[in-house]
Amino acid sequence: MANEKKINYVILGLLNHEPLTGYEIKKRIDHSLKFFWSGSFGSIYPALEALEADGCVEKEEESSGRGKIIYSITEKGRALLREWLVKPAEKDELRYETLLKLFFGRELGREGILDHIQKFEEKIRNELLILEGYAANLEKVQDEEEHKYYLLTVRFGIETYRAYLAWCEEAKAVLQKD
Amino acid sequence: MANEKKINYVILGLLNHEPLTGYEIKKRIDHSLKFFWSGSFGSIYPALEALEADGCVEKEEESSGRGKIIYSITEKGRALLREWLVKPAEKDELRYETLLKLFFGRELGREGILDHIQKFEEKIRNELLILEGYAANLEKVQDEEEHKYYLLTVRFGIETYRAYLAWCEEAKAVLQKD
DNA sequence: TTGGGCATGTAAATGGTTACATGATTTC
DNA sequence: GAAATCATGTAACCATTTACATGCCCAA
Repeated sequence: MANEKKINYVILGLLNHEPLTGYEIKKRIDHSLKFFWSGSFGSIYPALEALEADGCVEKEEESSGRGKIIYSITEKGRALLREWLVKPAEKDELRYETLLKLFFGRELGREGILDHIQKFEEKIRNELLILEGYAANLEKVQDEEEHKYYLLTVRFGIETYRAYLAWCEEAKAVLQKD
Repeated sequence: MANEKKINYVILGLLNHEPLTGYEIKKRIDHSLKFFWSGSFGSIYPALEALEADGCVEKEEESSGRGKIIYSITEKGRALLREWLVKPAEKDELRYETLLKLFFGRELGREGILDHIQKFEEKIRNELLILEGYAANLEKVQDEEEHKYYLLTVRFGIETYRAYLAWCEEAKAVLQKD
């Protein structure tokens, strides 16, 4: 029921693997999902509250220590997650400011565009290293069924980034031959 | 000056090439920028008004016919565009619901995930054909300096999509061997 | 003559981020 | 004992989309 906020499914999907605090959910998003998704505290905490009111997640307040609030998924939540999972993906969106600047590149000129490509390349190179690290780990530790799927998303990132880097070389070559 | 709405720069960038109506701007976005950017009438028309009030664009109302409003860029607008172009890109964002579902794939299972990959592959295959058509055209007609930059963005799309398709094959193979 | 594309616009809702506030705990 | 990180939360803002309203022009 309810609305279409994707953050709800992100949360349910993560909790379906293990109980987590809001803070930990944010960390999972920033590390494991970073390549293809994002989410802020400002959306996570309210969503957790709404999901709990809906009976899709349960909270358990730690009595000792810092009093962390640990959420876990309920049967109802799992059903909602499944319902969403079977539906076709409705939006695969790429929004690259770098490409926008490149498209209007004539006004900026060759040098400026080469700068943008340079920065883009560096960023991608760094992120590729991280992804390759993830992949190496996941290939080593294949103890959970989940890992197969995690690895597939990481492989997607790796192959995409390698294509980006190949394009960078091509683009630099095109621009440098006057 | 003013705000950071990217739609402003999209409009200025397009108008920097040729005068256009709001409707035509929308078409350019949906065709030429589609792969890496989007924008709706609900953002274009108000932005045009604001840009005009700011003196960044000028409008000319067609007296005959339908009374179209044709916008062109001013020197001030071009300066604003340039100012933005030199700044480093701040956000290159990819948000793929397909990958999100894939990440949580264990709950859906092999068959369901293969369906998602299948649909994704078909969509990419279609869009790749379109991009290859663009590239062929741009390679043939190299009469404007702009074309070099347009072609680079198209090449980016083509190489990315080819990597996606290669990944699809790999993913299907991984999932099909039990 | 009717349906599709051209053309302009607006109001409301959306889904989200940013920035802030607060404080506990761990680590150097 | 200072700094970094853990941890929860909220209010204000944000760019943008969606859905709607309106009407013209052209081709089959």
